[in-house]
Amino acid sequence: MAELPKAYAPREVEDRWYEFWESHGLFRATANSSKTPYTIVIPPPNITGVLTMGHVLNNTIQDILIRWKRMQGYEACWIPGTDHAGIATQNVVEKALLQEGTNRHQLGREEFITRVWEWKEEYGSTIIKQLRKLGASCDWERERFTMDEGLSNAVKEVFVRLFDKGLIYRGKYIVNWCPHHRTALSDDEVDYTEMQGNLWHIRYPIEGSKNVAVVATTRPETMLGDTAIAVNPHDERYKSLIGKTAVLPLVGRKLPIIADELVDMAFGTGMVKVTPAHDPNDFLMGQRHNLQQVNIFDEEGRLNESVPKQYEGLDRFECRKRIVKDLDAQGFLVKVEPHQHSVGRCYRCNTIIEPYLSDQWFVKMKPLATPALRVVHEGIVRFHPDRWVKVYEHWMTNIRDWCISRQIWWGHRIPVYYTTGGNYTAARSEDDARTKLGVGPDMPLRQDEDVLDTWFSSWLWPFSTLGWPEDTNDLRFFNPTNTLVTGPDIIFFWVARMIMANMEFMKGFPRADGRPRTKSKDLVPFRDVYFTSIIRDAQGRKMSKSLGNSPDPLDVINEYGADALRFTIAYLSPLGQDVLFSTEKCELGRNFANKLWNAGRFLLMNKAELLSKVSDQDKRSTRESLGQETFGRRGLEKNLDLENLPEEHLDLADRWILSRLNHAIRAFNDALTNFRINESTKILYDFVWHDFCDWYAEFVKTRFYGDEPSEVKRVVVQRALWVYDRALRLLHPHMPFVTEELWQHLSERNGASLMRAEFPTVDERWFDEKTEREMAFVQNVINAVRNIRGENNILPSSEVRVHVRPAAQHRALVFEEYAQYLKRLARVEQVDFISPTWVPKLAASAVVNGAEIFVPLEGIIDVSAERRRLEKEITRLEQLVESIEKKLGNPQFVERAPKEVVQKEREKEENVKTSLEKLRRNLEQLSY
RNA sequence: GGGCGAUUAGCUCAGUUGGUUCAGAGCGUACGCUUCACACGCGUAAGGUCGUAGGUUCGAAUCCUACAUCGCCCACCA
Repeated sequence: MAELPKAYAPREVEDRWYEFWESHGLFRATANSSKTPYTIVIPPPNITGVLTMGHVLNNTIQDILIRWKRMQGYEACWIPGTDHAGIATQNVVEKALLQEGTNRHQLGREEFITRVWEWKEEYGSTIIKQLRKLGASCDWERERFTMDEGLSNAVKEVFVRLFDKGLIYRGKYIVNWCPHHRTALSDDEVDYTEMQGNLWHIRYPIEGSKNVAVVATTRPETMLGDTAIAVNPHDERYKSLIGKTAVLPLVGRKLPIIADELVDMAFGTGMVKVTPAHDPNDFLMGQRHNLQQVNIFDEEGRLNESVPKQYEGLDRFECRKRIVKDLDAQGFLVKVEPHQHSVGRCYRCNTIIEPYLSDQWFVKMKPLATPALRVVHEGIVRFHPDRWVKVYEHWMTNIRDWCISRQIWWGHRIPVYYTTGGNYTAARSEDDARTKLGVGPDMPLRQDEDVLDTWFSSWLWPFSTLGWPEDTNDLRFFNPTNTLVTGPDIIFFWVARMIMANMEFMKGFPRADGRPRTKSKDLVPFRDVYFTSIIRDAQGRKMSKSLGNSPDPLDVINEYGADALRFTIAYLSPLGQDVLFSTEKCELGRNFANKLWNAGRFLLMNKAELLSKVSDQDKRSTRESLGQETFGRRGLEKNLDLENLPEEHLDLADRWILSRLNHAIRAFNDALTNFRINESTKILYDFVWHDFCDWYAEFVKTRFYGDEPSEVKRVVVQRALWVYDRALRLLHPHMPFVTEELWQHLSERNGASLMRAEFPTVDERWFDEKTEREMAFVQNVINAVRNIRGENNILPSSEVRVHVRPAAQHRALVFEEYAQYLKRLARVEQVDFISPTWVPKLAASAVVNGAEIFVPLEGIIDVSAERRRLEKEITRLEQLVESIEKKLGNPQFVERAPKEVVQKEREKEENVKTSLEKLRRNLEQLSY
């Protein structure tokens, strides 16, 4: 066995093990195994994406869960894949085309699509490769893409089914229009930003009246599309005007003055211009009052032919200036007020969106939402943290129809076919469409030009990736999946819609046992949804490209190691809170990996030393004290097997670490079961660092370097290795690389991997309260001596003597048993017992659980430092006594608090008082 | 306008049902250590009236109410 380097070097380890795992098929999951399935579908990253810290967090959590369950014996399946990301991808490729001096219109649709596919082949798997660096144990043979053949079929199938059911319809609606992309956007794809704008007050003459109507608007150019003026029906100021006719300045169109509840009397003048083609509210009023809809823009936001000649062809913002100027010149402009309002922008290109009237496809959401609302309400799908349930319920009960058509080229083309006569239907193929439309092969059919919203393929992800609409074993076995890990920002885009889709389309589909699915728990796409934190920088700002505050995870991995990054990010992310991340924080994970590494190195050195001794003895051909069955190196190797915990020669430290280990296992499983990821990391950190390294390893040293027989030493090392082996297993989901590397060094594994080793289970036998109490006492004694040493500036290299006076309840034996520990851990050369009355002079002292400890200071230090230390401790205890006496002096407390609490308080009082007396006496002695 | 979250040591945060010598950890700081795994380390220490004001209770960092500050989500914004 090669000797381990002094510090853990992740770069030399990580890729090697990842290749090992992958080439040995350890990520693979199979349907219909005898195991219980545990499935996670990855939130498919965009093919345009590169790995961000957000992905790191998200995928680390998924990997922790999947590795944990895999080791626990589940058929753990993590399905990876990517999303075609319609608008985003089209953007990227169009930019590339611009560089080449061409554009998509010159190329034509077919050629453009070819170019996007080429781009996808070259760059589309960047993020997938990066996930491997992180250690993600996805089943790569299952990798899917939202536009691959199978998923495209699923999309078509879903569209046709919804269409045939009457849940997909086509209609003229006001949509959010991006003039740059020339496409409609769903409400969720619009970002609102506060902007300083103006409120222009415009005067509209009224026919047959000297009165005028003054309206206020933030978008004066839209007046060209006005077809009415509206006031609130309860507005006394304007009641007389209702039914009259106003004249539209600059255009001359006659506008009826109507009354509608939508008008807010308090805003502006209380009179509103109505532009049904260019404002969502006006559109509604237009429908109620049968108003004309005048569309004044073209697809790029320029004024079209329906406006007066002088404005035609102008850009919308250019036109705004002209209109304001002209109104002013002709005396129609009353005033201009600065006005702060929020403006919708395209989430991709930041262009100000224009409410625009156009033909679009919609999904009726209400029927789909009802069951999906119920399963979350009833807890069949659970959210973590559960406060998102409220947000979900609010959105789902007020759900609006989903605009699914996009006027771009990259995406799933809408499977609707039109005859020349204007009949149409949705169909799986053109032939299918002819049948449904009842037309022969002579009739030319035209397919709809639009493509579907990207989310129309991703909402099918939990079942389309498993083969739907085909009836596959995979689909029967792995759906419903178990846990979804995603950001709360896509709860509506994605999470809600997946619940709706899975429930709708998996209805009646066979379960693993072949029976049709009817119950909610078989129909939901997943049972638990974990909403991850948002990663921010150290100043609390969102990570973003433009701020340049987002570290490249690959750089971080290169510098600190993947395990360090994984552990740190998991450590920092409490459920439901934001994470403030900075690269330097990875020192936490790196240091911890190194600590773990060195603990292993230490044990392996002990093991090697044992082995070398055996070799010596071999030469002498003796069986000396190595145990009956151990002859030579091979025998010892075999005897150091880590499968079975050796239970002979157990001392306090052994019983203690086994108790701690089992507590850690239980707490760890508990934490992960409840999605308290950061708590799970703290449990591991504390167990490994503070229990195992700080204490147990030191206890092992006392026995290993002490004068125990070889046989005992062997057992001590073997047991320590066994405990360490369990720690590696516990840590593997969080830190797969370093644990695998170490685990392989512990013993000959013959091709086995820690990835598939059994996860530790709790063994109740080892829970041992008494041992933990006794060990706490030993630790306190050691701490007390260390404290005296530290406060009195005693050099670590110089050993001290210690006098001990056990309290009445202590067995003196306890001290004799643990004297060796005290000697090593507090650097004490000799421990001796003193009579009940003798108080050493010039000695530092402490009282631990009633036992008195004296460290003679003669010749070592001045007394004043020790006096200060004692006085401080005395003050602390005095305050404690005071608060206890106050409590016990309160008759209400004694009467009403539970008896145990009162009893404990009394005991505490007594103990503290005795300690105080002793300390005071010791202080007095010191003063002589 | 409606809803949600946060506020604990200089910084970043734990603290699960109210009660164990409960006010904790990591980082940072100070002091001392190259002690036979680890200086990416070891030991010791300093540092907080748990945002404010009330309330419930024998007892509140923890439960309730109001307020303040910061942040997020939804709706509206002519």
